[in-house]
Amino acid sequence: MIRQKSVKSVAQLAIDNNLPYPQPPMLKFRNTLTGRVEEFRPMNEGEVRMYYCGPTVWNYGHIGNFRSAVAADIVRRYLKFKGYKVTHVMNITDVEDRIIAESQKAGLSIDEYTAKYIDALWEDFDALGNERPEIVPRATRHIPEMVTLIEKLLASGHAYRSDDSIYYRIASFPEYGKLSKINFAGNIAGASERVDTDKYDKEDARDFALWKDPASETEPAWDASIGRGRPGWHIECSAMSMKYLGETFDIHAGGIDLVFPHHENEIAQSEGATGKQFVRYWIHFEHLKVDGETMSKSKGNYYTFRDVTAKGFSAAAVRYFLLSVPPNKQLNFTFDALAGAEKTVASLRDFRARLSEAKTQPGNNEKLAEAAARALQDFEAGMDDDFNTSVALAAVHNLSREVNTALARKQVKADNQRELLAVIDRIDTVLNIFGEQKREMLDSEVQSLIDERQEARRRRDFGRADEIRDELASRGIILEDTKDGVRWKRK
RNA sequence: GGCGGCGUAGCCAAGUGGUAAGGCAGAGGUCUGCAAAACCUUUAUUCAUCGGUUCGAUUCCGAUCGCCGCCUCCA
Repeated sequence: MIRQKSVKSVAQLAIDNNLPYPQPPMLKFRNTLTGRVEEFRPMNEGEVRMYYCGPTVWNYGHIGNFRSAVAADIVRRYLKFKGYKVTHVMNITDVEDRIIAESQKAGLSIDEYTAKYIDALWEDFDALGNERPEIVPRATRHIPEMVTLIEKLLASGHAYRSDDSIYYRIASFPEYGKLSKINFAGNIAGASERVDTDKYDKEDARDFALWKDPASETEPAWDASIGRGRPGWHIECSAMSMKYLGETFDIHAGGIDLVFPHHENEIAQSEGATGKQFVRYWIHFEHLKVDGETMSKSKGNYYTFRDVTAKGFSAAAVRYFLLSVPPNKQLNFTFDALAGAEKTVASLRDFRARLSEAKTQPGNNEKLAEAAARALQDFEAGMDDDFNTSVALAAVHNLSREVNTALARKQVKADNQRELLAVIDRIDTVLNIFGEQKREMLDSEVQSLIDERQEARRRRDFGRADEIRDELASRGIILEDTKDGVRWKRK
């Protein structure tokens, strides 16, 4: 009990001090729009509509992309944990400058070019244990919705034509900048040299493209009432999010780099067109660094998810590592830390397996019943506090230690076993790190070797016993001798 | 140049105005035929540096150094 310094949950404090139990524990998180940590109250009771700015499928996703994707998955899973019905929309940007350039270079249509990376995206998504969002709209399949939105903006004076392209008139939207809180007066001086203001014929350098005139005959373009062209990046998210979630919805999430200009522009477009608040809560995920530095190809520290698993790390370890720090904190990726995550995940899974396999006697050990309840409370208190996954994981580790001790002392009763597994599985609906709980059968040859080894041990023929243990180890089967007999597991 | 975030043990890190969660690695131990696993003990008088406020600061303020992000359709 010396280690009993775990962070007490609000609920536990209430119980300890005989205060009314706070009903129910309320989820709070930082809303970029207000800059404050706020209690989350969805528009419709019991229901959350959220949008996450998904990937641009011009290449394989890197570990930074997937940190965001895992963070979004944690958010959606935790909302479900809290009892909300979640409608989660994640767009796929499949038309954009790089895609056009790369597909033309390869002599492929946009669809042909992006198909490979969309398939890869889902493979990586599944490997990382992310749930698939309810709706995954593709930009190229929503051109008419974008055109309609642009028509509205043109009609209301929020957009204008110039050189066959259409731009958003930022001067028409006085609230522009309310999300990013950018001070336009102050930053022009130093940054202006980086902006090529002469490149386009815009009323204001800040105005951005809604609809682009194709540069050449061969460039992919769509015929529309507003002219032949292709959509700007920002308009797709406004059009698709409002189509599936309504003109005002609860949560919009994405990487922190999207705050400006992407999300700022989405607000301008959407609120300009509807006159209503677009999004009530904005959540932004911080970036991943590698070895303390920006991840970039030129620094040689750029890794796709596939690069990492190709080095022998499991997807589960990557997921654990990516979610081990609250999503609004920068996280430093190192292979040492990933190796640590690998071991941590293995030991947590082993813990659950041992608990599940334990042969228990009927009854209920009160201390363990309390430990189970406390773990769940601490987990929830951590997650409620701006998705503090570090605190939530500490609750899991504390439980693991306590229960491991009890298992070794045979203090886990049948009721405890059932309840503890239920708690772990409930927590894992959010974390999804414990993995599949299937127990495979050993083939008969391996089983007979294990039997032979037990017989050898009884004869105290340890030479033969160790020989068999080494042989099985070379086949990837690890043996553990316990008081209840031999336990085996995959390497 | 403007704006924002961060610097906590070998590594990844949480956190708070009252004396440092958790994981990995390391050391010692229990258990074991030996292992493995698990558990126990141990590992930051200290939270980049220097000042200030305070009874008290890692936590607030200021300065300095370093890192990261945005200000260019990059998660």
